[in-house]
Amino acid sequence: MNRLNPHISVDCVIFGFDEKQLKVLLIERERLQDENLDIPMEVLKLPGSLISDAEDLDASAHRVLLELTGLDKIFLHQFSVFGDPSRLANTKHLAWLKATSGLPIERVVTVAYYSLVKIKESNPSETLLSRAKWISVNELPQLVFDHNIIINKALKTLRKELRTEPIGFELLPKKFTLRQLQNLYEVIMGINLDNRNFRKRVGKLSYLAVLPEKQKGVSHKPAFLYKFDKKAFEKERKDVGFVI
Amino acid sequence: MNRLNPHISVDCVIFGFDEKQLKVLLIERERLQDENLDIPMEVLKLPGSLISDAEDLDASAHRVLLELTGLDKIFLHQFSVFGDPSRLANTKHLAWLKATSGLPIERVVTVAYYSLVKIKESNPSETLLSRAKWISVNELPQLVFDHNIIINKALKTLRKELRTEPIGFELLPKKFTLRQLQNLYEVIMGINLDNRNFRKRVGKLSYLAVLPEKQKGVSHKPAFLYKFDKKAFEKERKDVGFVI
DNA sequence: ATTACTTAGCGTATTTTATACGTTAAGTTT
DNA sequence: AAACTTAACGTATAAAATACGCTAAGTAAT
Repeated sequence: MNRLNPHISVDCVIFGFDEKQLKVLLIERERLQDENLDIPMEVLKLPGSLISDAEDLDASAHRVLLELTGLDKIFLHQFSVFGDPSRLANTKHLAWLKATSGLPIERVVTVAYYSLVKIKESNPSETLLSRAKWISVNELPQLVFDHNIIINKALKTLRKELRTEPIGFELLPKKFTLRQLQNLYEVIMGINLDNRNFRKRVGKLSYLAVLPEKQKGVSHKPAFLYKFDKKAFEKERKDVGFVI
Repeated sequence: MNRLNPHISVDCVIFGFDEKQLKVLLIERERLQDENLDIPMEVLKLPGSLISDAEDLDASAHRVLLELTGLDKIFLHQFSVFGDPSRLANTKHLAWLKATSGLPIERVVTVAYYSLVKIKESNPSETLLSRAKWISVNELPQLVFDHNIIINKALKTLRKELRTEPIGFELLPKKFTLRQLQNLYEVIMGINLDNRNFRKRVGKLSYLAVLPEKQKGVSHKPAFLYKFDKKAFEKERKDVGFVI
């Protein structure tokens, strides 16, 4: 009843932000028992899995994420499906996929999710951590199958969503400084923001709440810490006109 | 080699705008030969199809659309995947699906597309037209399976996209008046726009070109016709800041 | 031909929001 | 106490959005 469905998979693009760079969590492929495949072990892939028969897609993605990051209730958005019949055409990688799954793989349509995690607060299990790596989106090597394409689309989606949704907070610690928030936007969007105007702007947001606490352990004037007030955001959200 | 893949389907939410209302193109289910199913014939569904084995997802959706509307190069966006294991749980509808496809259906994950067509310029084939109906999104009956849910999500997506992408034009005739454009936004977004400010706003858009032609056959002052200049749009598109 | 009616189309004044840039304050390190 | 670094506030200007008044150009009715 809990068989794997060999036709449909989920893949997760897990983004993290380490104050300087936007990163993606990738894993090394598993080593097989009778390893005689002609693929270097360093080949990286997105965390993903075939879905199981009775499992909802979102549930599959959450499962993959829980296994990999130890995080439970996490930001996770389905953003695209990849179903090109030749997406698994690479014969070496395909041989490996067949070997690991033990299933007669023909065509796999994969549902892609992207996820935003607070790197420092995530807590991957030991075993997986050893095979998982945070790689900067600017330094991605060639990955298995169409995983580079999937990440590119995830990035595009993230940038687009970041314009209209308050999701940047998902990548920062619960308590953060305005400078961290600004850096995040600058890095992900690839722009420069005037610090003074940025503060004025976010200062007006009802859902960005100052805490009675300051940054600690920095060798300069410590900044106040802020948090994202989700409830305030949901109240305030009003649809204002449109843009052609 | 061109077998149907019984695990994956595409469904298309085809939007049209008739100057007053936003509509969706739905079709009556096919009548079967040995018809003894306990389902009224009036039950409507989204145009869709199982994909065939060697076919890309986008290609499948285009195929469905071509068959139904006679339109070839058309606006078509993948917007979501629906894979709840119980989405086909309605036993009557499922029996009918099994009968029409002749396949042992177990679980079908469907990839949903939305499409924008110019109602008056579309040209459905005769046979299909007899089974196809434009239904206002405000007057949708209960459809098969989870098709109401799919349409709701398509609508949400359309409204969101309409804020940032110049896609409204896809729903209007090639030549349209500013009033038509305004009505379109008012109806789809459910808002009222000040006619004078609307004109000022769109008047600044480089990609909205006046034609040396006026409306004909109206019993009042005829308005100038406009067209959407796609090339101008692509040139002008510049990324302007962001919104948290 | 005049009047009524309807929608097109232009304009101006005001408020709100975004941009550009100067300056002081509060910490740490030497 | 001086040098250094980042936080934090402010003001002047430009651009964009909003609110609202009015005239123009056509058709239809009298």
